[in-house]
Amino acid sequence: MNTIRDVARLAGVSTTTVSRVINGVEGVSEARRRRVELAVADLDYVPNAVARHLRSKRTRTIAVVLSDITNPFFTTIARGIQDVAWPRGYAVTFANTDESETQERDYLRTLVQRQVDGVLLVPTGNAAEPYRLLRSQRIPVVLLDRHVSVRQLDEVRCDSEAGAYALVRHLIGLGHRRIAVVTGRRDISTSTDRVAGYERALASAELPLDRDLIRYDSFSLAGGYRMLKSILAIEPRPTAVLATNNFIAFGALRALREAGIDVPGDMSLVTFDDLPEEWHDDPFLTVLAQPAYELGRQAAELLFERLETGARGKRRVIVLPGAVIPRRSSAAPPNVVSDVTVGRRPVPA
Amino acid sequence: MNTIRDVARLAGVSTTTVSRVINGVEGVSEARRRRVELAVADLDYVPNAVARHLRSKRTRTIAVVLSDITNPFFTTIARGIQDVAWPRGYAVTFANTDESETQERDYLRTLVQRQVDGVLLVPTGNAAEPYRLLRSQRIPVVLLDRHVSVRQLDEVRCDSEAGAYALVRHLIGLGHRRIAVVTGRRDISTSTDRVAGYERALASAELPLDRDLIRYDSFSLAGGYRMLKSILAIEPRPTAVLATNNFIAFGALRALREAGIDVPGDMSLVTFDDLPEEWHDDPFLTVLAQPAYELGRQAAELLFERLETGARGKRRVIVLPGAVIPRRSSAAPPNVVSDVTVGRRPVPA
DNA sequence: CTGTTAGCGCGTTCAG
DNA sequence: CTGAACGCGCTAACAG
Repeated sequence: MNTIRDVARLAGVSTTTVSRVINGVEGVSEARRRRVELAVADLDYVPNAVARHLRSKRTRTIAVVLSDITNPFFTTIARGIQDVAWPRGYAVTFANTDESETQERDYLRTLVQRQVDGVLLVPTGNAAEPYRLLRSQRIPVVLLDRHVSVRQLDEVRCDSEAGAYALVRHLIGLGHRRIAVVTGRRDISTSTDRVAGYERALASAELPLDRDLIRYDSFSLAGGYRMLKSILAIEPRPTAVLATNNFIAFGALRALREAGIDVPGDMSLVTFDDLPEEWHDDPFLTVLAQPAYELGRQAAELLFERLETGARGKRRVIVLPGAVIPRRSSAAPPNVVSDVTVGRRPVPA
Repeated sequence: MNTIRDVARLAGVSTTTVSRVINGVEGVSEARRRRVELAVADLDYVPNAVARHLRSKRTRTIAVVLSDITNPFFTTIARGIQDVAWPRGYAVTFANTDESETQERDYLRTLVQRQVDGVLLVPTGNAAEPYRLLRSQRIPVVLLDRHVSVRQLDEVRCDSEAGAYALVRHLIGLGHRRIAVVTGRRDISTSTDRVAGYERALASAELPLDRDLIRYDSFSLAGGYRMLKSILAIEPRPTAVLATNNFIAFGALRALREAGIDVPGDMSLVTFDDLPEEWHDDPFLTVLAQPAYELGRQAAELLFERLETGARGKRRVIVLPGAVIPRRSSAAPPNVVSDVTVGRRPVPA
């Protein structure tokens, strides 16, 4: 509750001198410095950062706006960001959009009011409008994980197209020729990029493209479940499925189990996003592991670079590679399937 | 970049009137209100929250200090907190202590400087000192998950003692008589409380207490691994192990796998903390599931109650029950083990 | 090396 | 119903 004035009074100096001592500014005599330090200790003085921020026009706070902190992929990103920010004296504020553009806009507005120095954003949609405000306020933004139609912002993400390509090539290598893909909303870049990689992989093996095998829904457990249910009704049934994130994969797995489909006996399943090694003993899913921590770390580094150089410099896009980790959920297709549909295989009990 | 003054000028009114309009205060003529709103829109005016906070002495920001946001237990708590805070107009800042008391102290200090309105804290140690500062600044604190020797702060946590008791009773019910417990640091309440529950369960079944079967290390993968390694050297070997958190459990599992010990064939393993259902298809571990989201939610609610009533009212302690979820990692003990040691069982290849 | 002066942007008296 | 004046706590200019 004591202010800089109380300290000044007790130490018998001006507030300016106290300020200098506190901020380690050169040019204060040793004697006075000592007296100030004593007074600070005596009064249990704590500088008021809010007042400081008002003067300095910087809050030393960055904001992270993402879909859902509960998703380990984002959690790991969050950790990477914090590990960069705190040592530099920056606090980190988080907000969950749950993929709602309205939420996203509201949060961004609040964050502008709060004068955050920068924003790390996993964009929810593809619209340009949300960034207008940030731009007009000169608040640097780094897009994380996804990109948007606006091509002026810094981006840090994993190579979705190449990742999907690699996963599908993996399936093709195992002998699959009929592969489905289940993904999130159409207006999210990770959906479209991954579908693009999927299509390129099929083309590279001269496999036909069946639009019916491409399903868009949402990056959620429920979405994965719904899509798989409907995929199972397709004839001839695909022998493998590519899920484009971990939520979708687990929803898919649930649908498969309920339908009595054996993975990988009857159907292979591969997906984006690995769980941190701490969370699975004996992992099952073949995945494309994204370097989540590194994504967060580098996005934060990039943001701080902007903050320190006054946001100058041309746009930067950092794309990190993922890695296919083959595991038990993918195997050769059941040999019942041939080029010509013979009929539906009986579903095992 | 426009201030309230710019708006006032453009609207031809005083800053006071603008302030009133912005804050929805009664008593402004319809005409002027309209003019102000127009000016606000015209100038893209965004109120500066920092200046507001300086005046109002409230930042509408709460801080969460926890061990590691990467642990799904804490992630879920974090989500519960955010879901309460944001709708009330509060921003949430997170900091990871990694169980370091130094880190904890540093963070708390920063947070005080930043004038956060309240703190939700998963305490790292048992010392009273860290809270002195918060107390002297009249910043309300709610302890989360753990308690400390200071018995004046609000607490929200799961019933560790009862949880451990229930898990051990579960093992005893399966026929186990020699049960080990592997836990974290001795000065963290969740360690001691859970060991207490373990001891009570043994006593309730009139089983002997063997101090050698109680191991303290750290709530980490490495800790679990180390403890299990050393547990395996004990003779006669226990037939079941209680891990007191998820990190420890996975470390333990790893050690068991490396040693070629089958779970639950050779040894049963039960633990605190379940993974969110999204993260495991076909879960394996018998767990005591803690209501993590609810812990976060209620802790936040309690904190806001304090904030709104000016932190008055006597201390409150909320203890939520956990639930045993029996799964495949626990089963009857191998019948080779008897009261008298016959010799070590051969380790399966 | 040191202190005085003047705001940062806002909300809150208190007159009118 | 309206506005002038003041100050939240701090630091950047500017003198001395």
